[in-house]
Parts: sequence; structure tokens; C-alpha cells
Amino acid sequence: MNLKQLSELLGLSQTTVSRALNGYPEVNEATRERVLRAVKETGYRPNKAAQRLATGKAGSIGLVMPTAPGDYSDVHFGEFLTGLGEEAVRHDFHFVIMPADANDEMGALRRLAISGDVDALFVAYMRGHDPRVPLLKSLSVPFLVHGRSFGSEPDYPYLDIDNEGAFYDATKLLLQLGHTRFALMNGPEPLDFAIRRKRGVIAALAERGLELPEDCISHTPMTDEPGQAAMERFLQLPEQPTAVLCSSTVLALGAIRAVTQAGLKLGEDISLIAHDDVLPHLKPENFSVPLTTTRSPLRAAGVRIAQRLIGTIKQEGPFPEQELWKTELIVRASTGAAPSR
Amino acid sequence: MNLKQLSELLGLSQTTVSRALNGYPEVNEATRERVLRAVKETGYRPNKAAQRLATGKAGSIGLVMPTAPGDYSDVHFGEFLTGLGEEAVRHDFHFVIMPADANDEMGALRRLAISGDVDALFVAYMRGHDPRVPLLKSLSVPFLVHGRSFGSEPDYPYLDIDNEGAFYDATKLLLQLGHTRFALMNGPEPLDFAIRRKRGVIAALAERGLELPEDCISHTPMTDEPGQAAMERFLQLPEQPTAVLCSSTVLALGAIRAVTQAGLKLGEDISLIAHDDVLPHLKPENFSVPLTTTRSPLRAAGVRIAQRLIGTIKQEGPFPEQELWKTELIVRASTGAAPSR
DNA sequence: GTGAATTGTCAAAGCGCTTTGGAAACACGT
DNA sequence: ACGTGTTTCCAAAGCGCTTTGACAATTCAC
Repeated sequence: MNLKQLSELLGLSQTTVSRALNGYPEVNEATRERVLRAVKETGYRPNKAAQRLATGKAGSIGLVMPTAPGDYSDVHFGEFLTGLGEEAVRHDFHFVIMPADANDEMGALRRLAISGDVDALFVAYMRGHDPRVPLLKSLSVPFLVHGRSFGSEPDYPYLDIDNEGAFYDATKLLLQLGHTRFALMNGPEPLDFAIRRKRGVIAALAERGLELPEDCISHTPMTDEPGQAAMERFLQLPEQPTAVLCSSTVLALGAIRAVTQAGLKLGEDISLIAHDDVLPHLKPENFSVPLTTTRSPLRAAGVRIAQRLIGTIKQEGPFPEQELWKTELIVRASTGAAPSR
Repeated sequence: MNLKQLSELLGLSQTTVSRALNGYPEVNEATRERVLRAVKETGYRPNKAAQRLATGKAGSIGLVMPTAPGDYSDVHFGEFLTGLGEEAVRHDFHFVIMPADANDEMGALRRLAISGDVDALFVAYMRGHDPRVPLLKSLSVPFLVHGRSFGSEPDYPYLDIDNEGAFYDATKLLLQLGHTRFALMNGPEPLDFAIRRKRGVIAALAERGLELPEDCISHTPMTDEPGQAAMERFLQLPEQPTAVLCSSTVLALGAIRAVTQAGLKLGEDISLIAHDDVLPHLKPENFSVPLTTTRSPLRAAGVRIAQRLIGTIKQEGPFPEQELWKTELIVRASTGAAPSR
């Protein structure tokens, strides 16, 4: 069933039917009713490709799905996507996901933009001096960045959380508890959030004249195994750290395993603060020692990003071009006073 | 830059350029070279919407993304998607993801099929007597089901793992170890895999004249919290089970917490076998007591499903319409002889 | 009852591509 | 010179929709 057939069936022109469907005012209410009823009966659906060709609007948001296994954890990706989807479904938008391995992100992005398949692009997992920013700017497709790109002029639309502030505050808390030997379990080094979190820690330490030694920093994928390995390494250091900051609750999972296996007590021998993206299957309050966290729900970020993106496409703006969300510091049992050794 | 402009630039007709690009034989190699070079220089990309309208082929696979939070764990969804993507990228396919909440899956599926946006559909999280199967059959779009629908004639294309066999074997193992009191931590009751896994357990028990009491079965979302709650409930039963089967390593995570908190020893007081979808961040061999599992990589299933779907679209078949993958039973430390009480 | 303003409808052009059905252009043997 | 094949290219017709510009039909003011 297509427009032509439907219009013939109704004895109307395609124009009228099309207008009736798209809510144009210049069509009689009675006629519109009639059309709508016929649509229901016949199950007619406009062909999206044709619609797209005619309007230039696709009703979809493009994103490049990283396929490199283990490059970053897909737990976070899935959770974020759920947020995006939650909002998209309200506007009858969908996503065109183009999978691409890490070394062809740029190409995939470009193809997606030029294909006419999407009205807007979304990118995440930003790195420092990320080459995708200039690419996107040159692409004449609206876009929105999740995160930022350290070192680039922040003149593009983004939504980010205050990574530096979060880890600054967390470090401050640990300092107040008397800790002096710190370690940081971070995500992959090039990633923007990793850069900023490290800066936050270093800044807070610097205020007390402390430093973060290189061997007290780990950069690993955000899964539990590397977390365990990293913590094991820290625990073997001659100057064992007593305060550990951790970029993800997933990493913390492994870290805690290492602490337990070493016969140490979390919140006593070792204090730990992790960043919590609020993954539904991993609640820091349920850890055997509930975890102190810097919290910022990933899913909510997804919802907001979809909102802004769809709003931009529908020209419903104006939205703020740059948003920086504060995180919450939630104190639980994994942080305690520094052991008096 | 569009075809017309490009052809004018080259002094050729649109036909010839189009043919050159799509590898038709009736065009001079020299001409083709010339065209290809021009494409590189101008960065021309065919408009997908137009291509789609003309050919009826979309180069994409549609799937409905469940947005209902907690309905089933998105961890599994993300991992599976990665597998799909891994294969899709090799064929320059992409996915159109239509988010939909649980009560509009059918509508979303239908819309996707009729929209002309996709050349094939994929569905998962099958339930018993799933109404989506008849819908898909009526839709005249090729489709592939991940899992099966218990109670429906298995005459549709699917890829499933042998859930019944897996849990039958696992139960057998525990029986051999002398266990007689069993419990099953399952996924949501309507889901096909839950139905079959339960059957597997019951079948194995029946061979020894044993039964699985109703209060030794839990049906919960596949996340750790409900897993913990379920196990806590089991442990308070007058006839405490000693052997527990678990539908996911994520559930097991919670279950083990409950066991530990009750002061019991995994692999001694309680034997546990979980199904392992091989989630990259949750390795059963790294659990503090390594977990005995029935293994079947979800990602590999994703790859295979993409292969079949794309092959079908490109008419490269024939593929087997039905595939049933065996699982591996991997014995680790979480299973031991029944305690002699 | 007239002309102007408003309303409801339509025919046709176009969006950018593929594909059908020819038609030039060239080669070849006779 | 002619017919016969091949090769290489093209004009034009869709694909299913939206949208422009125009035209009947209706309403209104006076």
C-alpha cells in the first residue's frame, strides 16, 4: 500500500492525503478523519526512504559503534544507548548505528554524514585533541559530543560531566581523612575523561604539596580484570598507597577483589572512591563494603543528549551548546581515616 | 555533489557513471577508472535514501531495542550487539535501531518492516508462544530469531543455543556429585530460554525420581541484586538446597554475595553452576571461587546471526534455517560433592 | 447580486538514484 | 559497399513521497 493507492482508494489526490497525514491546516477536518480511518484500516505506512528523499529529513540519529573488542567497556555503551533510546522513542526517531573499528571511526563518521541517512551525529569516547571534532565541524550535519576533547577549543556542542571537579572533590575528601599516599586507577590514557580526572587528583594533591607518583597511576580498559591487576600492582609497591581513586565501579570490582585477597580491609587499610555511572547491575551500595562514589547517571546523559539532538533537528531550540554536569560525591563505607602506621 | 553533477563534470551520462560505480560490465575499464578517480577527488557519495528508493534495498538490518529498564539486562544486549556489529562492518551494513518499550514491540517491528528502512529484521528475547513469530512471518521481510519460541512450530529461521541440554547436563553433573536438593535461579518466566532451562533441570532430576519444588525456583531480571535476594530466600528454606543452577553469571554475582554473607562456602556448602554468556567484564574464572559454567559466547552468536542475515539479503545463501548450538560445560571450583549432613 | 477573500483540492515538478530499452560507434568478414 | 556483432554509452521512466502554484468551490461583506 502506497500513497497513490491510498489516494485512489479514497478518491482524493496524493497531495490531500499527504497533507492530511502531516497535519497541514489546509485540509478539511472531515477529510482528514476519513484519511486517518483509511490509514488504520489499510495499515498504510509512508515509505521512509521516499519521505527522506523528498524532505531531506531522515528522522534518525547516526552514531558510530565501536567494535574494537575490549577497547572500552560495552557495559557503559549499552547503558548510555538505553538512555538515548528512551528519549528517541518518544519522538519516533531511531538510530542508525554504523559499526566501525577504531581505526576507521573517521571514515565511518564521514560516510554516515554524507549518506543522507541521518540528520545528526553523535560521538562519544572523546580523546584529547580528538580529530573527530574538526571533522564534525566541517561536515555540515548537526552533531553533539558526549564528553569533551581536551586541548581543543570548546566551541562545539557537547555534554560532559565535570570529571576534573569530581576527582578533585574525591581527593579532597581522602586528604581530609588523613591520607597521603594516593593511587589512581584510570581509563585508557588518551581518553578525555581520563585526562581530566587525573588533573583533578593532581590539583587537589598539589594544594597539600603532595604528588601522584607515576607508578601509582594505571591506565587500563574499564573492566574488572585489569582493575584487579592494577590494584595488585599498587599493593606491592614499597610505599603502598592507602587511598585509591577509581574511574569506574567495574574497575573497582576487580580492585576490591585484589584488596580482599591481600587480606586487607576496604575502608580501613585501603580507602577507595570510584566513579559511578549508575549501571543498573552494579550498585555500589550493595558491595560487601558499600562504595563511596562520585555519581553521575550515564543513562540520564543519554536522555539529555537525545533531547538536544532531536530538538536541534526539529529546530525547537535553542539549547545550550555546552553543558557541564556536576557529579555527586556520595560517601559510604569504603572510605575511612588513613591507617596510622 | 550528486550523480548528476558528477556526470556533468565527467561529460558522461548518469547511467554510465552509475554503472561504473556499481561494477556493471558494460562500461569501458578506462571510463570506470576515470569515474573512480573523480569520485575520490570530489568525495562523492551516493545518497542512500535515493539508492534505497530506487533499488528497494537498504543495506541495513532492523532491530527493536528494548527500552524497558531492567526488563532484561542490557549487559547482554550490548555484548550481543557488538557481535552483530563486528560482522556488519565487513559488509558495509548498518543497523537501524528502533527503541520501543515492551508493550509496543509489535508495533515497532511492524513499522520498521513497512518503513522500507531495513531489508531484514532481527528479534531476540523470545518468549513462549511469542506473538512476534506469526507477525514476522506475515511481514514479507526476511528475519532471523535469536532464540526460539517455545510452543510455536519451529518452522522459522532461528539461531538458538541448547538451553535445555545445557541445564540438563549441568544438573546431571550435580547429581553425580551426590546433590539431591536443587534450586534454579532463572530469568523472567515468560522467556523461552527460561522455560527450556527449567525443563532441562526437571528432566535430569526426574531420571533420579527427584523433583524441583516450586519454592526452589526464582524468576527474576538478570541482574545481581535479584540474584542476591533469590539466593537469600533459598538459604532460609527449611530444606536448604545444596545445588543451585543459575541462568547468568550476573545473577550468580548476587547469589555468591548471599552465600558468602551467610557464612557458607561456595563449592562446599553450596554448589553453583551458572550459564556464561562470556561477558567480557565478568569472567567466571576470576571469581573468588572460580565458577563452573555452561558456556556459549553471546558475541559469537551475534556474528553468526549477522552473517546469516546479510547473506540472506545478498542472496548468497543457502544457510541452514535452524541452528542449535551446543554449550560447553566447564567445571571449576564452585561445584563440589554434596555436603554429608 | 457582485467582487473579494478564504477554503479545500489537485496536477505536476522534483528529491537522487537505478535500470530498461535503444541507439551510436566501431570492428569484422564478405 | 553491405550486413552482422560487440562494445560503449545515453534518454527516459520509474521508486514513493512532499511541496509549489493554480484552480474550483465556498463564504463573506456590502
